[in-house]
Amino acid sequence: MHMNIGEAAKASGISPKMLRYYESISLIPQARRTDSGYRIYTLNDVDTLRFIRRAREFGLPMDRVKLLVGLWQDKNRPSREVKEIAMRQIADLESKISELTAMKNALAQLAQACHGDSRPDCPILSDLAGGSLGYNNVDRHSADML
Amino acid sequence: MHMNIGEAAKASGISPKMLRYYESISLIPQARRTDSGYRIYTLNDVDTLRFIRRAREFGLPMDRVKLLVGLWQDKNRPSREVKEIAMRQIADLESKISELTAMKNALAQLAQACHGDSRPDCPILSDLAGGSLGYNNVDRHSADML
DNA sequence: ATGGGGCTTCCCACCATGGGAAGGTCAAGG
DNA sequence: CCTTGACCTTCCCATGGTGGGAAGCCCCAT
Repeated sequence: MHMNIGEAAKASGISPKMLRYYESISLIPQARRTDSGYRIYTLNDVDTLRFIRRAREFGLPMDRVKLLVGLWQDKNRPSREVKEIAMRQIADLESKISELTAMKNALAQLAQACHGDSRPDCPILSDLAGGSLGYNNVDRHSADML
Repeated sequence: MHMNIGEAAKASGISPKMLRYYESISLIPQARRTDSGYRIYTLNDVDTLRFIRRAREFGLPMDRVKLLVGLWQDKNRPSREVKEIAMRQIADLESKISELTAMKNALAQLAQACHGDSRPDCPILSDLAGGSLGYNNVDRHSADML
């Protein structure tokens, strides 16, 4: 039931590099070693690593993952605490999504107004040159105005 | 009409640190210097810097910004080229948005199923422990199953 | 002329990840 | 028993943008 780092990596889906890194930042405890210094992992360790990998797939940053691992290993945790972390993560995701969506919409609007042919005039560049959407206070620029 | 780096920073909304960095990665040309080595910027430079700042606000990575600045300064560019960059950026934003939305939805579903009170059982942890959505092949784990 | 604020360069840190070098180890097969 | 190749170890470096800070120079106003 002892695996070296490569086997644990395959079994958990986390690269050996990352396993060492997780250890170095104390996300996981220091692995036991063989006499020759090789790290050894148990099936239990692999379970933890898989848990971590899945948590990362939800975009959770390391510190949140750490909290969750702690809660996971505490059989008496109140589910409230877990849910709180999840809700915070959802809120963060939503805020990031809003931000990206705003970028995308603004850009799409400009792109739509750009004919995209061989002519040089382009609302995208004009906008970037001219300031925030709605404000077109370009004065010193002679070119790039449509 | 000559400003030092601090004034240019205020006028463009880009920190002095970043101005030096942009210069070091050749996003902008090397600024002229006074005899004593101070960088000097013109109003034209500030226009370029503002262009860059606005482009960054669309989430454009440096290399794309660089391309755009080049096109912007070329009065004869075909708008097609600009639009292509914009479309690539839009596609990237969309793909990031999808990814985050998938995370958010999966997490929201789990959170919704979690009562979030003082009881310890929690579908969120069970899922993280148990594998991908739909697959609940937990065998070695006695706890965390609902 | 002195003080304070600005400028310069250089190094370090973040976060999570990958690449690679230099050197030790293990197992299989000759 | 020895070689070979695959694995392991640590250490350093890079990414992308950004900020912090130190050491030292410069400029202006008092």
